[in-house]
Amino acid sequence: MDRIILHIDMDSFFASVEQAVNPHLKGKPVIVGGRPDKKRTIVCAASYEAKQFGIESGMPSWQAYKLCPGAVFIPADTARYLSTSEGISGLLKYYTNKVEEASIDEFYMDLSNMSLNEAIGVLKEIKEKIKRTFGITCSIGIAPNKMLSKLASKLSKPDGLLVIQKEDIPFLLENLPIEKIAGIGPNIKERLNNLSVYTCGELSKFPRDLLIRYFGIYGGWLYNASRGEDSSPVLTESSDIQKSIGHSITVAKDLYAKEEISAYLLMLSEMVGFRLRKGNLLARIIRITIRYKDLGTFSKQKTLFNPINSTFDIYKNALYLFSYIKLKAPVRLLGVSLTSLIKDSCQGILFEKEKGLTRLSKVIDSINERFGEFTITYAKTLTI
DNA sequence: TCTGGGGTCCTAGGACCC
DNA sequence: TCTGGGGTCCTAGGACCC
Repeated sequence: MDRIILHIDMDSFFASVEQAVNPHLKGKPVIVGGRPDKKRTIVCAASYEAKQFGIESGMPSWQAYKLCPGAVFIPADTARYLSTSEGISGLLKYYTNKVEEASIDEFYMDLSNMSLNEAIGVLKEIKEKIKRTFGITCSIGIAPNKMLSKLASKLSKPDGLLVIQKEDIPFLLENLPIEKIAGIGPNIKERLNNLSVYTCGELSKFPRDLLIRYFGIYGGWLYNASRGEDSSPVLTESSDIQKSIGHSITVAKDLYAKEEISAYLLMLSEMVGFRLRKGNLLARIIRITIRYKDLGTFSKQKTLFNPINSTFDIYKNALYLFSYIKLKAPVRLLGVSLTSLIKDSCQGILFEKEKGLTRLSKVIDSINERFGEFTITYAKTLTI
């Protein structure tokens, strides 16, 4: 039996939320993200009014300012977007428990237990409720699988609704540019273009084994995608442990001195450690990432004998990894990321000031100079 | 004055074990 | 005297998504 899958995608989510909360922003070009006077910041989200000036998310802020000097620049309010997202998720779960939170502003729903007409009725209701409750619009795609429902919501933006039925698929895909399919990025697009493949129709004429030879197991996925086939289920369980936690920072001014880099590594270690401890998690693999001025990026990682989550342990290992790196150029980005996460079997977490940190006082002082007051909430996990 | 930050997943080569 | 092959883990890098 054919499935009925919905993809619900908020329109310019961050910017729409800001416009809903601050009515004086309605109808104005709003840009959420870095201020144009701050170096190395980018546009996180642009309202539809801003998009008309050619502004897109990911664009450097100074460039957005050039395109539309009258735009209102607003710093991102992540907590507000998260709570709105949770509210929307709750609203969707009123209809079914088969709801997947694909990202902060995207959801899948499986309504296969309904008729198509019933499902269309539900999604009209959802659009209406989201508008009434949160003051924002969304686009909804409805199709026999996740891939096509996502394509449908994208094609219907903004504030749209598009139904793709089984019989529409061949006609729809025949002349569809391959990059419209989520999962085909700039790199794959270029490689396919080099094979004279520009549309899904052209891609579907490629033999499966040839695609696999060119693209590995990804080739199998491409083969199915070009035919509009996707059997992946709507994932409802959010009980899975997160795979990794990391923080990175692009510094406004390139770093040269090891002392400065150490200061940033401590700050990043604390940010990551705090989240690990909050989630009651321990990590087995630590990785640091460095990006040079010329954007060349590399990383160094280490698997630990004992899993860790304290700021001190994270910082110690980050420094250890860093000690193996011969800096070749000024550094513009630093990152600390922890993977291979496991649940901390010990429920009690003891927050304490660690003696070892007093030895780091010089580094902490330099952080405070740079970032203002910075508190280390060092936590040591109790082992039983 | 170029190009953020949070993630997930995949690959390829080498080490090591049996 | 020559040197297999499967399986798993580790590391580094890269593609893609929002």
